[in-house]
Amino acid sequence: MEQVIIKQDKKTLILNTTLRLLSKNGFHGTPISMIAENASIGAGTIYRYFKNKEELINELFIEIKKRIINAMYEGYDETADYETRFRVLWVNMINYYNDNPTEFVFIEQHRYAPYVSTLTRAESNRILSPVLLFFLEGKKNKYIKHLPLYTIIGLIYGPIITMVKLHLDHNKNLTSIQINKAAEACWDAVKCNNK
Amino acid sequence: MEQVIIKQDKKTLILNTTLRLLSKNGFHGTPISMIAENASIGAGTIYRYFKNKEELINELFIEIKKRIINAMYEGYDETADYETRFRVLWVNMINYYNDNPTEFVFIEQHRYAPYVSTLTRAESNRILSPVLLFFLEGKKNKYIKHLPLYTIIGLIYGPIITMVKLHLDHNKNLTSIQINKAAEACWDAVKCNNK
DNA sequence: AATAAAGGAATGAATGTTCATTCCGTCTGC
DNA sequence: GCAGACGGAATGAACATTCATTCCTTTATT
Repeated sequence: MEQVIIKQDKKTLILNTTLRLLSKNGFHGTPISMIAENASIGAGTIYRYFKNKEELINELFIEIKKRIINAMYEGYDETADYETRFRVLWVNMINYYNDNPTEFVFIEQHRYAPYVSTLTRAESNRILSPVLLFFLEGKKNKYIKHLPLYTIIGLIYGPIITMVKLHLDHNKNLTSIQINKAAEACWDAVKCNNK
Repeated sequence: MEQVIIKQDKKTLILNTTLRLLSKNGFHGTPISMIAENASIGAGTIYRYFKNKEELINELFIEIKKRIINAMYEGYDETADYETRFRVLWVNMINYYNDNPTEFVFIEQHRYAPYVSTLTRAESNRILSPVLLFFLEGKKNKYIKHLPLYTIIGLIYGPIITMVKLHLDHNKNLTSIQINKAAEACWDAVKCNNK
């Protein structure tokens, strides 16, 4: 039993170290040896926990996707009206990215990377599905405009990505005032006018 | 004189081949040897035109940024009203990405890549500056909401990126109806209501 | 005009480096 | 004292880059 716990700890250590280094240096800028050194373990040890480098990344990818979705639903009240729920989700997500830049950079860097497997991408979509359902609900009930799903995602998710990227790149932090104003503008983009 | 022309042609050949391969395989998936083979030239030849692989990428990056900005201003009428000009720019840009997926993928893949130098990024900002001025003009004259510049860019540029990515990833093409509706929604996000 | 010499361009095999991964000797907890 | 965990040197593949050589175009010479 204790072994399992120790194992878990070491695995987590590897994952955390990998996340930190990958976000800074990218996939090919972080050799296994570097991960090992930074985690103060032997290079070979990593292969006790992960079949190879790709699998390590893929596992990390799924792990972080889960954390993001979790964070999004913090304080989410199913019974609230649509716009309120929208804003909770939107603000939670941008806050999470803003507060966890390593995870943001990692997810963005690897979303379309060739070594993120089809399997991982499928799993990642599965994790995302409650959010998609939320959009479909809004369309059906005419809370939001009648637009193709991808357009809606683009209008809502696109600004989050770009805003966080810009601020990261310029070493600035998003303030909650900025975030709330942006959430409002985003809502203006998708809200249904003829309701 | 003829030498110069031949030189240019070969350089262009290398750049085009590199773009095609990089978009498909990414930086580390396309060895110099592969570029050489696909361009039907010797590997060493590439080093006659570019100091090293990084410089090749950097030059390509700037070249493509220029093409994009050029495409944006196609049919742009300086005397038209603000919303009209906004829509021309927006639609031109998303159309360009939609029609030139290799260039889109390349730019997106490399925007934050570590081997894209600070210099390249500065140059790329310089190329972008007319667009920034356009936003400032809109803010000053209250055509668009009073929001921080990065928020505005996020609201306008973010959806373009995300929409194109989604459609590319699912092998679909954006229709002009979709594009125009999205442009409208985007305008709803940033337009000033109390004017 | 024909031929030769020069010089730049192109080549791709050779080199040296950088990794991912493996392997085996050592250590640890029971 | 042994079974599994660990470390890190060893291995070999992949790659960027170099450079001695060849090829081709231009220029000079007769």
